[in-house]
Amino acid sequence: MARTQGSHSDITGPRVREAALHLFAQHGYAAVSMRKIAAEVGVQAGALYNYTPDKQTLLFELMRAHMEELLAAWDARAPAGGTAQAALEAFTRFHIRFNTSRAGAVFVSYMELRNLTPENFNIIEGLRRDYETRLEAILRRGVAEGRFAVAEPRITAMALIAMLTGVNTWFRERGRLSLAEVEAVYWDMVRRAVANQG
Amino acid sequence: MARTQGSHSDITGPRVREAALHLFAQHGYAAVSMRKIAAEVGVQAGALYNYTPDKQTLLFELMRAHMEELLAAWDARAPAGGTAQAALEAFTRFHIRFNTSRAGAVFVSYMELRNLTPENFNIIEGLRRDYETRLEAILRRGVAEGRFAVAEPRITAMALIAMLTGVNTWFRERGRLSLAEVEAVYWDMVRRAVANQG
DNA sequence: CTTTGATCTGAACGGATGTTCAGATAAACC
DNA sequence: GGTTTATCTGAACATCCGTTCAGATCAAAG
Repeated sequence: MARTQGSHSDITGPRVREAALHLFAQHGYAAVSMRKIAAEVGVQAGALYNYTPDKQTLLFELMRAHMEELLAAWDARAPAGGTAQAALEAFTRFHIRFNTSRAGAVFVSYMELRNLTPENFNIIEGLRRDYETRLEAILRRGVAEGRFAVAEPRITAMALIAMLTGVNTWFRERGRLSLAEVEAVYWDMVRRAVANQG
Repeated sequence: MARTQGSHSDITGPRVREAALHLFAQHGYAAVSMRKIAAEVGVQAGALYNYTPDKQTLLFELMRAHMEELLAAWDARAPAGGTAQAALEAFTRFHIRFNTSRAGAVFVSYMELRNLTPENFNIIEGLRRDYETRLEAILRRGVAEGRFAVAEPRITAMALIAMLTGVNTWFRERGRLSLAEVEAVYWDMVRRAVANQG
């Protein structure tokens, strides 16, 4: 046998990435073989190499795509004018909503950093820093406006992102709290954590 | 060759666990072979099986030991009397100090959960819940005392722990901030995030 | 309908994997 | 000093790994 019925790169390509993301998130990069990814797609292992030069690049491209979509989505949604307080609320709600909607990619992008080559690691790490810097800028603006009391904007940005990303470890659709309620709980904490009068 | 000079289980046993923890933290459980652990200890792979029945148990025992030491250390340090506010400050500072002093074990205990068998996973997850419950109890006490405004103590506990554990991703000894300064920054955020008047 | 190019199979490569075990040697004990 | 026991080696087992590639087959173009 060889080329199979209905085979088309526009279909198989995305399915390879979906299968890889799903399996990497569930079992980890090192524990997932190319043969397992291929099996999930319904193809032989060799066929995957029409879509990626190697396993490492497959992982890296998944992470890069996720980080770039994260940045692009925030840049598209970030309020143009308004107070730093309003921007911080927007960021908080955006981060929770975006990350819970892509739990697999978020998980992989954090857990599999050590499985990247040094070059690839640096690229992903740079994108992560870009994202943190977006929040840091909001905090600095709030301090300048006299509304926030934040002695260490960089560290506070990382702390808040860690807190918000933690939602992914317990949140489940159809749980006790809706996403809107979760957003409210976390925004309440974020707001108070950086507020001037406490 | 066979038994080597100076060989003794009291020495080799701890070295096996140290090497495994170190390598698991650096490269991940699945990416570390028994032969690599053995090489780090300076022994052949077969010798490891004098110290663990299998690789899975080696991972599990590292995680269990870490979680039990964490709980024991907090229970030994937790203030007996005093306000909830004082207990929360003690918890905050304890968590940062303990976790930064054992970054490898913390990392492994979080990252390698998916590589545990279901039974082992449930045990570690139970210990994690125990720890979260310690913080949750402090928050509930603060609410009862009228000092904290926390609508969701369980979720807030998880959020605060996620934020505090995040210190490990960036903190380095001999960095710009001392551990005491880091503690102060985080305690400032925690205090305000749960405070009544904000 | 024929040709061309994209897509996939199936087999193969060398090497790494976790685990077992008989046998060898050093340490501990009498 | 002799015996016992703990500790380790070295080889072996079947299985899996990422990757390559010639050849087969289907889809698309003319």
